[in-house]
Amino acid sequence: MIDPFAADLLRGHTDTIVLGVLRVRDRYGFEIYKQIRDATGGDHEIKEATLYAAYRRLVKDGLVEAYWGDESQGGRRKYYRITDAGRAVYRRNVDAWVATRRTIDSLLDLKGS
Amino acid sequence: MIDPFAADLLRGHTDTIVLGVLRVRDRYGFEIYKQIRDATGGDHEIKEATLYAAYRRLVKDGLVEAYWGDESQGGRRKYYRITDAGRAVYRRNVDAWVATRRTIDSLLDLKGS
DNA sequence: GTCAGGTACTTGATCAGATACAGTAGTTGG
DNA sequence: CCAACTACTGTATCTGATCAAGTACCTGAC
Repeated sequence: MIDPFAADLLRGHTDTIVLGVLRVRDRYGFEIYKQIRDATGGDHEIKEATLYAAYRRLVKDGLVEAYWGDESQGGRRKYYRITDAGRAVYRRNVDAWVATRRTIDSLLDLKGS
Repeated sequence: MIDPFAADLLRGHTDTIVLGVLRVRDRYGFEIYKQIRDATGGDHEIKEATLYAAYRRLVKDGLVEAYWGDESQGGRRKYYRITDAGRAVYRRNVDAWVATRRTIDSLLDLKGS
């Protein structure tokens, strides 16, 4: 962790990040968790509980569909599939992120004006 | 407002943004509010209540000092001055923001891996 | 063969930042 | 005079993130 503020800095982006992962292909919950953890080199872990809450929210909103894998042996895995609505929201949120990034950049650079 | 997610997208950056404004010179509360509102062209307003809560937090943490202006006439204005501790935290938070920006960029670009 | 540690999912309680809402008070412009 | 704006404050509420704990299964080391 770079610093303890990381949680709130990522706040609001969780759903979009999950949609971004699912955009490529279906994945099960823990797999998404590991991928995010590994992709950031441990700098910005998103906690399991946070992600599972996000999955529920995304399913409830119809942005993602859930189904149980058919692992005949081994532990159960719940897979998630992004919907068309989810893809639309993803694109919208990426645009919002780009705008937010620009806004914060400019606010942190405020000269006396 | 670009979209209703903006609030959570800025979340966690409020304190840093305020410190960034005060880094240049002392300002009173409402002035900071107006400057942020205007600087973003209305895209990302930070609500008054949010900012005044941030001022209290910053003062409590010793990152900012408050003092009443001496407007002999006209409404009262409470000014804020950044402390050395505040400047240090500001630099630290800007670094954190740069790291977070990179993290989110990479997470939103995750290819199947 | 058992025990630690990893995989995998879930739930309930709690925290903190952001906001809604309401209020106080002085100022300015038509 | 009165609406709109400046300027600050307090309280209650919402929500996403986290903590803490638990269930259950599997694998590898000893």
